[in-house]
Amino acid sequence: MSENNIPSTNFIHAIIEKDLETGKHGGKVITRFPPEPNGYLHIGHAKAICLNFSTAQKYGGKCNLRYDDTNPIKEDVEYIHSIEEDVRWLGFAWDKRLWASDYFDTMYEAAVELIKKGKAYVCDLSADEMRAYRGSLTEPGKESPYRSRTVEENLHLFLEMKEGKYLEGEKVLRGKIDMASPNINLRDPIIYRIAYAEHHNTGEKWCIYPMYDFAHPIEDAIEGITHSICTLEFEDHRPLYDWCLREVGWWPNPPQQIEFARLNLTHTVMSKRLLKGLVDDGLVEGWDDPRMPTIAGLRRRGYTPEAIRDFCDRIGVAKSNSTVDVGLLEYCVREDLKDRVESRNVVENPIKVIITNYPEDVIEEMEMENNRNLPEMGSRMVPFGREILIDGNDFMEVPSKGYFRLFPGNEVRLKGAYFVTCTEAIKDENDNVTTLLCTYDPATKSGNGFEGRKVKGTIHWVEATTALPITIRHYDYLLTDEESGENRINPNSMEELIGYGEPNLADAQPGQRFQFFRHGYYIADSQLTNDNDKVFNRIVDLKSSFKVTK
RNA sequence: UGGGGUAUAGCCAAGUGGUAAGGCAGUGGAUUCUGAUUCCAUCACUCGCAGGUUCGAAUCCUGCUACCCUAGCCA
Repeated sequence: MSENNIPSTNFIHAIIEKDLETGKHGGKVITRFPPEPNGYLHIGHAKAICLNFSTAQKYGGKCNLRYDDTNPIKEDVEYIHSIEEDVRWLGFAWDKRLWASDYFDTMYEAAVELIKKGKAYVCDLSADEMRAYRGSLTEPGKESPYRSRTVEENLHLFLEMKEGKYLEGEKVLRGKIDMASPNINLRDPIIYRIAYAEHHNTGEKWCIYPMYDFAHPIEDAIEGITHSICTLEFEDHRPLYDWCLREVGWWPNPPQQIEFARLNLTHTVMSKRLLKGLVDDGLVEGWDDPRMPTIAGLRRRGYTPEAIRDFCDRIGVAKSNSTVDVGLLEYCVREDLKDRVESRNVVENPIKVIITNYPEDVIEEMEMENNRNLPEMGSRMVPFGREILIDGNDFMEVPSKGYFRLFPGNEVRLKGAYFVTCTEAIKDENDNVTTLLCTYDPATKSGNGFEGRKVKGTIHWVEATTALPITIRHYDYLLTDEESGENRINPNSMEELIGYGEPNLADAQPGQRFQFFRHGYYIADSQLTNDNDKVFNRIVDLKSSFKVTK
């Protein structure tokens, strides 16, 4: 499971290993990933997915994919396609699609069981009244006047609720626990509410739906989940989770809820509400916009599932709230991509270079290695001629200290070609450098073993007459500030610029990744690329760029 | 103001009474036809704070502090 040498272990593994030793769950490990189908998955979900699926794998168990569809008003099957695509893309598989709603019958029977045991009652308080009766953080609640209804009356009323005899909000079923509990979740929590809504799975069969706190432990128990892993905010709900299973009493080996800290990343937001806002307000192209921290966005951005799994492995699992530096995510994708993509020459902000002593009307084919570190990836031929384009960043008219690329009088290697020396910089009326005049040394042709002299800089280039114009999209972070918030959305989070690439880039397939020489890693956009317009999305920069002052 | 959690380097994170793992970031250096990669070195006398117990404490005890969650008929 681990893609690196880091021993991937955490406090949850420790709990499981102890349970395995004591035989608590009969040596079984069954986990689950239970999304509510109400939005796209993001990198935070990836942490939960990796945790649940790989923990199950690690101990020879299994992980269920189950939709927590207990609230028909909020959910939409529209999302299940993207959820499953994303989980599958991350590299995980599940037996079959499970729905919490498939257990509605059992849940109903479990509620009846509670009523029979005197542990649940039908309450007629309105939502406002109930809030008032609940008390506050510091004050105990008051018992509902309906709390003392008889079992027979509750059974009858609950049946009528189910039969649709009451309006939404008119009645609810509540657990009878303790209105004075310091844990507000235990102050007679609502277990079933009335909702006249069409459910995607059960249609109009039900007009009462179980609440999460009641439904979830039962879903887990029915599936034989051994370890129910969820996020920290459910810590206070655990006593209720345990109460439900204990009081219903049908499962001798109830699952154990374990909480961990959800993922936060610098420079972005994980809140579904905020992400949806970006989509709805048109600030991004959609849920799969490459700037989005969604799985779909990261995929389109060019991230690999391997990189994301590696990331989830490296960040660890603990209980302290933390914000992981997005630099670690970037490291993971660089680490994965460096050994699997080919390099291509691409220049941005091009400057034309005329090699004055190179013959006109001659195009040479230069052999370029596809991956400097992996000779087995072979090489390709790239045209070279008298006029070439170099990257705007590779020339400085007045070099700063430590700059060793091109400047007047300096000699550099053109990657895969010759040494050239800049003899003159030609400027336009605005004092901008437009063309460089250089001379080349035929003796220095790449690959001929020239050792006469060394040069400190190597720059890339594309031959001017055959250069392929391309569109390069550079992405910045979603947030300019590390503290997340609505007003910090970076308005300049995408920069689109014209670049020129070597001609064979015309064959780039959508989704194909490259390292653009010196620029970082890019992917041919699967949605925007067509024969006439190649668009490449920046996945991530090279680790460090040149620092002007050293 | 009740209850529940969490505090170990710039960011994550191991560690459960025997003298602070690892990763990212950073720094210095070597190699380099990518200022990438690779390699080597370096990076917490101290674990939120203050006391205490102990031969010995990040780990145990006491008292503080900070931050997070919690008063949906959401999940």
